[in-house]
Amino acid sequence: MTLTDELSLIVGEAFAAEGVDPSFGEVKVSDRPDLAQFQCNGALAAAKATKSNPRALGEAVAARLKAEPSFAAVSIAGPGFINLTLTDAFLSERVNTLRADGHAGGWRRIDGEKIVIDYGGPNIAKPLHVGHLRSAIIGESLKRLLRFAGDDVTSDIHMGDWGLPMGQLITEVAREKPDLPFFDPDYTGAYPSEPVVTLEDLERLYPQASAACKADPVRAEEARRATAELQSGRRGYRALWEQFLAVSRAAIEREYADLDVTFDWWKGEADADPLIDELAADLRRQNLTETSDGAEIIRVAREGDKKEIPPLILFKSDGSVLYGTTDLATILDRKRAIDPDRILYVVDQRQALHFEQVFRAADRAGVFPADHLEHLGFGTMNGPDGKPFKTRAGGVLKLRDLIDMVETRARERLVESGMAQGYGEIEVADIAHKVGVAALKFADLSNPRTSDYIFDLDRFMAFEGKTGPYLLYASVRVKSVLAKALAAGAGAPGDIALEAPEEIGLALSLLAFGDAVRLAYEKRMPHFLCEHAFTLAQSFSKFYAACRIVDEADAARRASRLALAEATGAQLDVVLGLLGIKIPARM
RNA sequence: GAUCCCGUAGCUCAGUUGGAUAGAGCGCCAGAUUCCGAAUCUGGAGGUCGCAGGUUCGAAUCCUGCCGGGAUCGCCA
Repeated sequence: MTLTDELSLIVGEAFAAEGVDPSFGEVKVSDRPDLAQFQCNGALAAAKATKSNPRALGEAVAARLKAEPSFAAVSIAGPGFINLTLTDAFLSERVNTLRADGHAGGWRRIDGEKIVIDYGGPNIAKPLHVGHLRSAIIGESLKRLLRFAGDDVTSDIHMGDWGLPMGQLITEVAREKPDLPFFDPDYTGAYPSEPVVTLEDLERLYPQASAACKADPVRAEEARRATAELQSGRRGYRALWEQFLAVSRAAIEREYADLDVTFDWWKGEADADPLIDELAADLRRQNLTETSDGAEIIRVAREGDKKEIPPLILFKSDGSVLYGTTDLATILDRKRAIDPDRILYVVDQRQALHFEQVFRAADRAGVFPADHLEHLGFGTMNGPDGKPFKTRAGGVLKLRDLIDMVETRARERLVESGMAQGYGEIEVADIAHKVGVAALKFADLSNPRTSDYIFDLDRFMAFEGKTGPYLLYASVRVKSVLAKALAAGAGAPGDIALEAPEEIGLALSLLAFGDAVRLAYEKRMPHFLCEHAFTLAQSFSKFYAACRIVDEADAARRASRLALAEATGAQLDVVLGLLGIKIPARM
């Protein structure tokens, strides 16, 4: 239960005692910190419902609340706002409890669910680029958040390792190296065990193939045929494809590791392939499929749909499948593997219609209830022109290059500020990496998931204000103070007894963590965590600027402040961890 | 054309079911360090919440229309 939950309960009882539904007692952090710490607007809503006087109801509720020892002040303002301020003793007690809590005061749900979260979605043979950034960053954060909140989460990268691009690659290799045994349909021997293509080959061949198919219908037809043959199990194609997979995966794994993004499952579209025939047979048995323009489809439109929802195409007219079919089969695969309560997809918002089709199809087929499948769409990262991000030359920026850019800038800043003086080269490189990635991740996550945002390198790399580096700095500084206290023999952190307004402000920030976690969890929106992390860091900076800690003369006060600092450091570590941001020991 | 999203301070953006004086960061102006890390802190200026109606005691938020921008709309993923 969060602090506001607890207050809502108390205020709710007061409402109930006045004969009003206790749900009107909902308390939130005050919009007017100059007037109070918390507020309840329920009297206005309740009065509206019962056609009574809000001010009178507020007064009656407030009179009851004044008997509560935890409130230092209860007052009514305006038409009936109930303003609440807690006693310092009550707040102190709550922060002491939070400090002892293993979850830093974070909210947890009572009964966790078993959840599969699908993000990443890299494609074989294509280097990761900026378009892969958001899914990786948001997905990783949500995975950590759900686990923190008590869910049993399995992450699946869901690689794009099937479909037309694979056919295009196969035909391209066939043109370059026609003598390889993979292309001989009569060949029955063993295929080369060493990869016949390198990563560089793949990254060159893929765009080459895709351009050729676009320009030449004959080549496109060739690739379509190869795709269909691969999917129907042609032995040589399958063996070559496996080589693509192995070569690509090693590179992909490295790049995600750079972003501290990891997966429990490295499955892909191809893993669902063996289930497709069975799934299709089952759909036919239920009379859910029909033939349309040579393709086999399942209709998913419903009465009352505001817009037209096209059917999901199970098999194209040439018999091959699209990603809708593999996505459907993947749901079945996951159901069989671990039977999750829910599946989450962290995929570009532009795929919304696709997922609507898949979810409805899954529901119709009895494979999975649609209301337990969630498409967590996100907006695009745009360039300064407001259009999806491109390099100056108009190309796609590789993720690797992006990370290099932020690292380089972080290193420059580190040198400029003189902070890295005396640090070894290895540590400087490590700090630059962590600071750069923190800047990148925080900038991305601090936007609401669903909205687009503009990537502007200058702003992005600014090290002042609401940024990842500011948070790292705050965390590092907290630890520096604690280390200094230890070295100076300042004694251990002890009982927290809040006095200064900055201490109370910091306490209120710490105690708001629970609400932030719950909100982020329920909405699947990490930016609420960013918001919290920033206000917490800010509250600490104010506290730090106003209150002496290590050299505070009064031992009890010193112990209290050390404890506050310690609790802040711990919570900051937890929040940044939930965002997938690593903190250097110093910077 | 249909459906959906967006339009809030000079810039980039928040704003949970309708509530008090619409917030933050950057930028700008003015300050703060004999003292624990100034990548910091304090104060200030800056807004017809795209436009016009409507509902309401009360609207950035809900409804209608319009203007402007974006996304999507069966055999790519």
